[in-house]
Amino acid sequence: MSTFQEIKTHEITTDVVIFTIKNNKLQVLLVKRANEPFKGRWAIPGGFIRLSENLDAAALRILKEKTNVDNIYLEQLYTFGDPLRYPGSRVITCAYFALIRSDDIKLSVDNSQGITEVQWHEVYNLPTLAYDHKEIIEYSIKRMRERLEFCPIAFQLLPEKFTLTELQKSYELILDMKLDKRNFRKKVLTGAILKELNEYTKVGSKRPARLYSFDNITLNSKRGHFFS
Amino acid sequence: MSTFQEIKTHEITTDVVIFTIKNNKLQVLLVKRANEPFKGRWAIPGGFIRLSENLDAAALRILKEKTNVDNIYLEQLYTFGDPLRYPGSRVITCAYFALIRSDDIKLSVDNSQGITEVQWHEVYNLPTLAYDHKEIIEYSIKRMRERLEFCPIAFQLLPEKFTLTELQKSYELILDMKLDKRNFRKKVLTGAILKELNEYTKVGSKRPARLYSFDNITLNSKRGHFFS
DNA sequence: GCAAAAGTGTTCAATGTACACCCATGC
DNA sequence: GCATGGGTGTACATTGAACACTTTTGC
Repeated sequence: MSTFQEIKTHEITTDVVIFTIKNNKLQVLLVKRANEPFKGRWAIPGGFIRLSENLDAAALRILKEKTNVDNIYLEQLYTFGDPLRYPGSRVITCAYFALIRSDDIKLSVDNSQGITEVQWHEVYNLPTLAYDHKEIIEYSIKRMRERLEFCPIAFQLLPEKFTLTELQKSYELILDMKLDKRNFRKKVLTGAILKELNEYTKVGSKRPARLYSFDNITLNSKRGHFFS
Repeated sequence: MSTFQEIKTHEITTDVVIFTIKNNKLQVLLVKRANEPFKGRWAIPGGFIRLSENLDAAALRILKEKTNVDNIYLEQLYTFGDPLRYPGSRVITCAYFALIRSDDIKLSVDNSQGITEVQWHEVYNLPTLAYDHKEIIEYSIKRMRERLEFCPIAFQLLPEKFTLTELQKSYELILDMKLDKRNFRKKVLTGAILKELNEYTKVGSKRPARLYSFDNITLNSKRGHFFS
């Protein structure tokens, strides 16, 4: 083991900032650390990259371990490698961010090395975080906002069928600002990525709203443009 | 050493795609490998990240070793980590790209482990490259073009004082397309990043052109906007 | 005086922004 | 019938794109 200590240079991990919309808030998944350093602090879920998996696969695995979700939007964010970011050793982390739908997710703490809790936290009201994870989350919010200007990733936060008001709300939560209803609808409808359904919300106590879904065919043909 | 082989998981390097404009072409710096794998092939300059340096510093060091230049535009590009990208071991690379001025650069081969040559190559006419370096260069061209739409990074390729025609030419080389002279000038001049000098080119055999420089004060105040 | 590059404005189309009222439903 | 959120269109400003001629210099 001392041989290892002497020879090793770095460790490399992946941390995944997982966003969802829940209770009408933009939330991020955090895990509570069981051990030092930062025992008891909340952190972004992460883990070591296995020899046989590429970086995307490692991020997906971590996502799946915590949420049991796949088929989501996942994007490499940035690699953080300050020598002092990780007390006691040199750990470089390749950070990802993911957007998932909040319906039918059960968080799992099992199988988790050194984690006592897994929980959603409001993005705009975070606890003190371990390591440089605050910086990583801030950077991922910034990136998510940039993406939103050009591509419809907010869909990834919504259930399969959604109203335009719900879609607008998700944009507003991410951008943290109010948008104009008519301009918003004009923009997303001219984008030709929405499929208008002949279904309506089965009412609360007001006028039913038309449901839309994500047009996968159009989306895939535009993927090079939107997601590359 | 066998202990090392058994325990180690990954190695992490930085590769730096260094662009310049030289002979009226967009060029990229490549090194020729002396050893297997890919002996004799051209590759992007790179190297292992030292324990005490952060990622930007490692990229800067590699840049300086090859070109003896600092004070340049340098941006983290993407981290490439396919398990098969590096024959025989698992090497993850955090790629950067840099833009440098081509004047007063002498390339250095000395101090170079495993390198027999260092040379500029035309971006649009590259030799076969080692590893996944072709992919990395393509990705960096794409990123550089994206940046160019919003911020004036092409300055970084030019000498301190330059004409608008030279600036336009650098945009055209990066974007690989012709631009309209009047529209181009309108755009860069309204940007308020150029300082108009009372100096002119000391003529070849035509009308002298006004020189401009990069307005560092304005630039720094806009850095958050342009470069963050 | 002519070749060669520098310099200069206007028109049009498209896009983004501001803004207010009627509609369908549940109670 | 009224409260609640759903749905709709127009006018204006800003931005990007197309486009051609005059000016200054060296020879």
